[in-house]
Amino acid sequence: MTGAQRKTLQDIADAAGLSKAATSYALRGLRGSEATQARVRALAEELGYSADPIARALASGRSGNVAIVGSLRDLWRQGLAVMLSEALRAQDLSSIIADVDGSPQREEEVLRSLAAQRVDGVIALPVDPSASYWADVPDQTLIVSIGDALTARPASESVLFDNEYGVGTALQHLADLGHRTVGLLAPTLPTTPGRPAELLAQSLGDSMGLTVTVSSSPSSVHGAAHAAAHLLEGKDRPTALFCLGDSIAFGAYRAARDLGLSVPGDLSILGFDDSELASLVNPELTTFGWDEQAIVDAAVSALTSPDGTGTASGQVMFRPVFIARASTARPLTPSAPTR
Amino acid sequence: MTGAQRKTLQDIADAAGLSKAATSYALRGLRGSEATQARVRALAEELGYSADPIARALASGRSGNVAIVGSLRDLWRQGLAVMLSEALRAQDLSSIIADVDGSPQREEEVLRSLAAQRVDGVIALPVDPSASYWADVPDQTLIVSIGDALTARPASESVLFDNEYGVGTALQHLADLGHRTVGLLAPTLPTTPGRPAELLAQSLGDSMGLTVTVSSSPSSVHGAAHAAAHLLEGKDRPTALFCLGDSIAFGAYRAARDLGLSVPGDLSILGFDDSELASLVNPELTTFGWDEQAIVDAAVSALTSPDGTGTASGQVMFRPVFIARASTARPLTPSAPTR
DNA sequence: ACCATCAATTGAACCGGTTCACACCCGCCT
DNA sequence: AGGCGGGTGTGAACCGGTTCAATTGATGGT
Repeated sequence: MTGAQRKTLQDIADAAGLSKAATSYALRGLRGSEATQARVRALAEELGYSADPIARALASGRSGNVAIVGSLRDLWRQGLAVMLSEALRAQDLSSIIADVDGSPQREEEVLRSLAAQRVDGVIALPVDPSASYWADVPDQTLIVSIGDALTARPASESVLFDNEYGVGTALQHLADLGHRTVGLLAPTLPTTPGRPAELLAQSLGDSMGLTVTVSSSPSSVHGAAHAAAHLLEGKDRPTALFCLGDSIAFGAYRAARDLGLSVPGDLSILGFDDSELASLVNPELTTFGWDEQAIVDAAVSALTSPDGTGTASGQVMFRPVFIARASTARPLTPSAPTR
Repeated sequence: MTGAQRKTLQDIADAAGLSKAATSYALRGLRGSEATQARVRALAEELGYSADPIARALASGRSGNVAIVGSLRDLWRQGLAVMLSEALRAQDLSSIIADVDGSPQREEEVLRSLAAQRVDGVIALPVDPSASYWADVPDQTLIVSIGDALTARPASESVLFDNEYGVGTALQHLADLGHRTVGLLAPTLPTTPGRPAELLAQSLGDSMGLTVTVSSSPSSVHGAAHAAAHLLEGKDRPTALFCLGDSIAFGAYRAARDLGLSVPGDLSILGFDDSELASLVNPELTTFGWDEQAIVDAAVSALTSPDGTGTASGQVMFRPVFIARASTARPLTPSAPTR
């Protein structure tokens, strides 16, 4: 593609015998007669004109970048980030991806640096949704958070996960199978106060006659293997492990194998997120799936059509669907460890 | 962050008692006395000024976006994309991620649409490196390709994979173990003419007394399972499978399990890329690892410091390192299938 | 025939930087 | 003393759009 200067608005205006202003309006269909608009559009098409996004950004005050910020450690979120970025591209938006590696400090730092950058919006998978620094972004920057409905920042545009349903269903499933003590491995979120998901699990468990031991785990597979091993080596070894994330579940598989426990005979394992590998491990992982594309679309449309007709009140909730596979079963010995 | 208008260059100029021009030069250290520069910088710092990237972009002609284009289907490349985007962020660049889903048509289409967007550069993981459409991007847009050294576009800034070494080492490893017939599962690349990696594998195999059967596979785990099953069900079943990508290897595990073949007893499996899961599957996958961070850094620096002192001549080569784990072994029955 | 109304169109300012070409001052060389 | 050169600083143009306020012209009601 040599030479061939980029066409400017002025070129189109000249060709159409109109002023720059009229041309600009016509192209965007904001003013001018139908006939003029059509003519100008045709002309632009013919001359291969497309507005310079930068100039447009400067004049209109919106940059066309959105930041994807938050905890992007595990494979699931990584995939989500890529999907988000692609969906944004479809809207002619570019993205700035910033993994904060599970640290609220880094999250704050990134958010602060985003004020200097000029982003139109932020899609957050927050490490600490309750932190005050979320208020630090400039007023006109829209924030869409994606995350657990239990911990979400209340008055914000958000895409929520119905984890209450997920946790309830999971525990019910395990209770139905005859488990009595289950371990819950949740990803490390250093500061979230109250840890509602865990509290919920415990109270739900109680009502089903389940003893739920909560433990936190890094979401890397190896870290999770450690955390799981730790949980399994303690006294009162749980007969089932509910892992809030497939990566953690894979770590649990590893720990079980290392300890000579068979899955699901000695230990039932329940995952979350239905990663591509879930149906490949042996035994196939019972887990919860999401419609990731729908989640991504919801987040992007919340960003682009703020509070519009599409979304009811700025909040959409997604419910995970239970996918029964082969990693859960009746415990062989309901009360005591096998060996 | 209410009110508090963004500071403009004019504000700093006023505060410093200088003209806009002088201030601009001073801030970037291009002109003016040391003293003035220091004074202006201090002032900017104090007033919390940072240049508006958009205005800068318009004036300077560089947008600060780079596109990450290519085949981003598998987990490894997805991870790479996220890492690239983060590395770009560190240079104050934003990214546009476009997966072309293995299709050269989409690749061409994306590239064409990038001409309208205004990107400073493209980081490509090309589906078809030999296609002519790579020449279609505007002259001043720098392209950095990441990919197989065998198929790379010659005269381009690129980050290469020494797959010749990888393939050689892999085949040697299998030959040493006593395998005679090995299957090679390569990701589907519809149009790459010649398919050099496969040809290379066959000629290398020949020289080691190996019969190498090449077959292509989608890089999704499930697609790979099918492709592998197909290969294993034919006559002259190979005793080893070399999978060009861990995802494909996982598919092969699945196929082996479905066919009742034990790994590595009945079938040795060799992966590529050392994904996080490689050491988690059972048996642990023997594979090749990369220094992903180094690759990412090389790509980004090739983009930001074009042909500069850092890179020799615009080409950097990375060599995969062999990671022996447990998925390869001597074949139980060197010549005939077990059952 | 006359004025109000409204749509189409326009010139100019503006967004916030970068960069060009020129003015200026001071010191140094011949 | 006159001239030249290098380092500082400046006004203005420019990047390529958007948007405001004002102008023009046609329509319509009385």
